[in-house]
Amino acid sequence: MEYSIGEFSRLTDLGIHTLRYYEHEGLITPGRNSSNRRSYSDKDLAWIEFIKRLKDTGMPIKEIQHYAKLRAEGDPTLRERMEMLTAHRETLNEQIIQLQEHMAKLDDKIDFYRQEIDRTSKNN
Amino acid sequence: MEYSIGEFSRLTDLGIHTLRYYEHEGLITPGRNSSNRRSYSDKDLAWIEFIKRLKDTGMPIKEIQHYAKLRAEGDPTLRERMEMLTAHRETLNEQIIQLQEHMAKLDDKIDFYRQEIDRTSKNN
DNA sequence: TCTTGACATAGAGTTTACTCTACATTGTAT
DNA sequence: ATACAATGTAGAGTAAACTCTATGTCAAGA
Repeated sequence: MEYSIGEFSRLTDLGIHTLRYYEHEGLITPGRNSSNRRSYSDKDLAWIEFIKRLKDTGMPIKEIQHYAKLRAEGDPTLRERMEMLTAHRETLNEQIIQLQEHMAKLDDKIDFYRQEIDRTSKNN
Repeated sequence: MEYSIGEFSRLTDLGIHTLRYYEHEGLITPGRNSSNRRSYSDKDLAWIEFIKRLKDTGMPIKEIQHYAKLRAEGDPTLRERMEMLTAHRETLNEQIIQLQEHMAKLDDKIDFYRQEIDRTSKNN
């Protein structure tokens, strides 16, 4: 299937402006129809979902841009792309551990609040 | 102990400019000495570490600002502060789950790359 | 006394990632 | 034939969170 930018925007939950911005930054390169309108494919859809994943895990646009460039170069860059992803996997793992630590501390704080509230309600 | 802004900057790993910005935004209110220089206490240190935790878990400055305001109002706001933290705990938990999902997908992708690299190296 | 170096304020500038505006074209329904 | 909604480009504007610049003050060592 092929989609117009409006359809693709709904499918991906990304604004039309954002899609054009991503194209401008070289993240995605949809085809064009005879009237110069963008034509997005299902492959573009899978790719944009992957981009969203990279973004959601904190990869900056610049780096996704680099990955996209390698991707466009095809098979010869397979290894380099895998290395990028394994490196990113590592930072992601650290992110998760860090957040778990933060959550533990937050829980401590919440417990402390519970006790304080209890104490101040008794103390009347 | 009391610290100058320079010392406090080193202790917290936050730039001097950032500390002044945080003060400007009402996140922290250090004392002043006789020459109008900022004087940070150990309590300020604990507080800034907590601010960093909130930031690292994605809480925007505006919301930390609100929390700081309640904190300055003391005991009567204990409950409201606890509610903010429990709500934040929930979003943090969702964040972690989401990142774990992303990591699983990333691992799938990396496995796929491994196979592709293997395939293309055989195919000569 | 003179010179630093750390600190003070106010406000301008930067970075990232969008998001919007202005204006021109084009495909489709009336 | 005409209106209108979707799309096109180029470039300006926005929001968040810093980060830096200009200019001034002040305590302490040479």
